[in-house]
This record gives sequence, structure tokens and C-alpha cells, in this order.
Amino acid sequence: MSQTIWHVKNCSLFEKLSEEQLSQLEGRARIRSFPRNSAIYLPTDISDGTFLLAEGRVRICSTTSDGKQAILDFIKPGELFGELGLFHEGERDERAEAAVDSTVYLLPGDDLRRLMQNSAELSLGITKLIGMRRKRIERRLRSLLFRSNRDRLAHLLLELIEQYGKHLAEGILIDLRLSHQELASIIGATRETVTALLGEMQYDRLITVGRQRIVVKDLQRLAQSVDVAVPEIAPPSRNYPKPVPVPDKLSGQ
Amino acid sequence: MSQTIWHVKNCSLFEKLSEEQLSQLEGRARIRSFPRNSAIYLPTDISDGTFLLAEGRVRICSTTSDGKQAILDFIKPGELFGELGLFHEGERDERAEAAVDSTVYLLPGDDLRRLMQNSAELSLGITKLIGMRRKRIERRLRSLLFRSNRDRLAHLLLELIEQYGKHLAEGILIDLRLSHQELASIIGATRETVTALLGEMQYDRLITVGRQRIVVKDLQRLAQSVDVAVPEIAPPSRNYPKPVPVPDKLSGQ
DNA sequence: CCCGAAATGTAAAACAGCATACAGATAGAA
DNA sequence: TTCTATCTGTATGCTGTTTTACATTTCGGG
Repeated sequence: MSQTIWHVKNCSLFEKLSEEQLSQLEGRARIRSFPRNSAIYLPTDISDGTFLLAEGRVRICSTTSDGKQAILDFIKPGELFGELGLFHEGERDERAEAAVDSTVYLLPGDDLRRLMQNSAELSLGITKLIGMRRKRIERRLRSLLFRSNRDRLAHLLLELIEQYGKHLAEGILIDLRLSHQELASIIGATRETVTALLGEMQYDRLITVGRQRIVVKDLQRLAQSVDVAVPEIAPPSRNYPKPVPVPDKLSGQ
Repeated sequence: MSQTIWHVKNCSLFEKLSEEQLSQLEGRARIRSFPRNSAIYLPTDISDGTFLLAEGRVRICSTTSDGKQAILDFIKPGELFGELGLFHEGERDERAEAAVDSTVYLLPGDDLRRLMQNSAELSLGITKLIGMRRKRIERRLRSLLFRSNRDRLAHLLLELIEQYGKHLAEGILIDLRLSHQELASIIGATRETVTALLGEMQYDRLITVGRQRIVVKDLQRLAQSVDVAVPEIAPPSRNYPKPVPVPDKLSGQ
């Protein structure tokens, strides 16, 4: 088996495919690297084909005609994105960007559809992934419908801890560089509001903030304040294995 | 073929199943009627099994601990709901209610999963349905992130016209009984705000309002006001055939 | 036909978050 | 280093929305 397809083989989604099916997919799949903040697809792109994130982090964005931006979702390694184009042709209505340097497999729509026809396992796996994303989005929806900006921000911090939390002497570091603007785009607020809220939380001794750096000092109380269970901090390992290092990912664009 | 399964057979989702598979499903499926406003499942229910709406209309709701309610989605005949329970055990985190008198098939999770294993067609169909719902929810999310209450309400009216619009001499009737409270729960606002906004729109000669009755008088201008294409009014027929009349659906509960 | 629950209408006060307008701080590039 | 773009901090007025507190109307069931 060639090295190219190594990730795909190791992605739980594809583990039930036969060797033959895998090599078929391999022949058609393309791998590509994207540097931090570059676009992976645009809303105007023709929406066939699906993307599988091998490494990095991808954000799904939406922009209004008057330029306002929101982040709809973050994609983790091993997850698909752009996959709704499989079923509904036409233009995509969102944008995908690499949040950090990322490596992505491009799976042609036709091939993937054919494989799905022949593998109920694969179909089921994809269904699960889409369903999981729907659950995430439903949670965001509830959050927007019911919670204040401050609560949404607190909630977001807790979620981030779950994925990027790192124990430190001073507290739990959210090990991910996020500007206030980005936080604002996630919770649907303005940058200024986020700055103010973070300041408030710092004053309340819940967190300490630095430039693109947030340390949660009192997880207990933070979780309490939004009536939520204290999150577990995920182990640093990924279920999706780290690929052979790409020489210079910044040149991928 | 028995009459019970007639709907299932005619649901595009299941049309590719063999006779044998159908009768297998038939043996396990249960049909049940729910009167207007009754609960179909609760958040505390064990979340196995999936529901197929045969006739009527179902709303998916979420309630906070302090009693605030929101409507996450509406289900049309031929669509599945509660289907995420197929993949993630545990309690459901939403509630389903009959918005009008409704007839529902209950498909046991095990059986459906087994069928999905054996029919890639079926898996694909279910994936499409879940994906469609995700698209709807993503649209709601954008709407909440970007639009004001008034714009969200205008937007909602346009969507409702698409599904329930009925041409009348005075304009286009939204042929669905909805209280201000319900409208508010959909767009994420308070009842009072909705009352005020509807009043405003009436003053602007965009609509006329009566008790649980809204007539859009100037569709053109309404669509313009939220920068959206004028919606088509769907034909009254459903892609899902009307079942043999149930004697007295109100007795179903 | 009457009554009670639900739906609707209205209005004042309080508030949260936004738009706007700056100014200082910092990192990364040249 | 220096310079510039990005990020952060802060203040102010304003607007839209919620909250609260009612009064009124209407439907539907007994």
C-alpha cells in the first residue's frame, strides 16, 4: 500500500473497505496542504467532492453580503467537511479555511458515492459523521437562542478546554491561538464585547488573559456559572495518527 | 402487502428495499397517532428507535431548565425524526410534539440499523435526510447570528409561505395556525416583541394579521426588505401520499 | 350560552449589546 | 532595528429587545 493512502486506511471511516476499494479511492484522491488562514473552498465553488481532514484544524465560515463573519463549526482530523455537496448540487453556502496549517484529502464526489453504494459500512460511517455535526450545530443553536453573550463565551471556553486544555501551574491553558475577533465570530458577538467580557471574567478571577492566550484559573466556578458539568481535558493524542511530516507546509498554497 | 406498511412502501426512502426487507420492517414497525400538541418523545426517553412522519406536522423543541422554549425544527411528512438516536445512545436532548394531529411510524433502532447494513440505498437516503436537516439548521444559525428580530420574522414568514402559502383575494394566506408565542419560539424572541413587530409590518402594509392568521399583502416588498428572492408557493400536494383516513385521530393519544 | 384558558395588545422602565471612535501594545516582516 | 498590520483596551451614546405589568379579546369546551 502506498504511503499516500495511509491516513485514509487508518481513518475509522474507511477501515472496513476492501483493499480493492481502498486502492480505487487512492487512485482518485488528492492530498493537499493549506497554510494557516488560507481558504480551502469558497461559497462559489461548485460543490462536488468531499474533504477529509488529515491533520490540522479547519473552520467553516459564513459571511454576509455586508461583510460580517461567523464561524459555524470547527473540523477536527478524521472528520469530513464539505460533504453535503455529495447530495445537493449547486454552490456551497459556506467557506472552509485552514485554522492552522492543515493537510486535506480531496475525495471526488462520484467515486465516494460509488463506494457508498457498495459499502453500507461506509455509508453508515458518513451518516454518523454528518449526524455528529448536526448535534454540534443544534447545540450552538440552543446556545444562541437561550444564552447571553457572557454565558455563551463561558460556554465556549469550556468547550475549548475540553479539546485544547493543557494543565499548567497557573491553571488550564487553552492551547490554541484565538483573537478576540475570532471568539466573537464563534459566539456571534462583536469584538469589543468579547474584550469587555474577558476583562470582566479576569476581574472575577475566573481566567487570566494575555495576547491570544487564555488561562482558566477557576474551572469549577466557570462551569458553575453556566450550570454545566466540569469538562474533562482530552488527552493530547489524536485518534487520527500524525502523518509523515510534510517538508514545508507553508509552501502548499 | 398489508395496509399498515403502505406508507412505508411509498416513502421514497424505502422504495428500494426488497419485499422481504419491507415485510421485515413491517413486522416490527408500529403505527401511532398523536393529537395536536401532544408529546411524541421527551428528552428523558431512551433514545433508540426512529420515527417516520406519515401525516401531520411535528415540531422539535428544546426547553431550558428555567422553562424557556424554542422550536428547533419542523418535520414534514416523509421525513424522519429522532434519527440521531440511531448512532448515539443516551438520552435525547430535545422533545418532539405533534404540531397538528399526526400519524407516525415507530421504527425500532435495531431493525433499521440491520436494514441499513444490507441496503446502501437506504443508508444513502437516511444520510440525505439528515444532511437536509443539517442544512436547515445551519440556515437558522446564520439567521440568528446575523439578523435582527424583525428580519428573522420576515424571513420566517417567507419560509412559511413557501410551504403553507395559499392564494387568496386579499393576498397570500399562511395556512397554518401559529400563535405569536410560537413564532417567537422559532425566531428566538419574546412574544411581546413578535406582537409588536407584526403590528409594525401591518402598519407598513406588508401583511394583515388576525388571530392565528397572517395574510401577506405585499410579498414583493416583504422579500425585498430582507434581501431575498420571492419564494415560490408550493403546490398543495405532498410527495407523501395521504393515507387512508384514520377514524378519529383525536382518540390516538 | 357561559366561563375559563389562551391569545393578543399596549406601555414604561431597564438593560444588553452594538456602532463608533480612538489609543496603546505587540508581533512579525523587512 | 524599524515599521506596519494586527490585536487589544476603553468610553460613549444609541437602539433593539426584554422585562414587567397589565387590559382586552376570542376560542373552545362543558
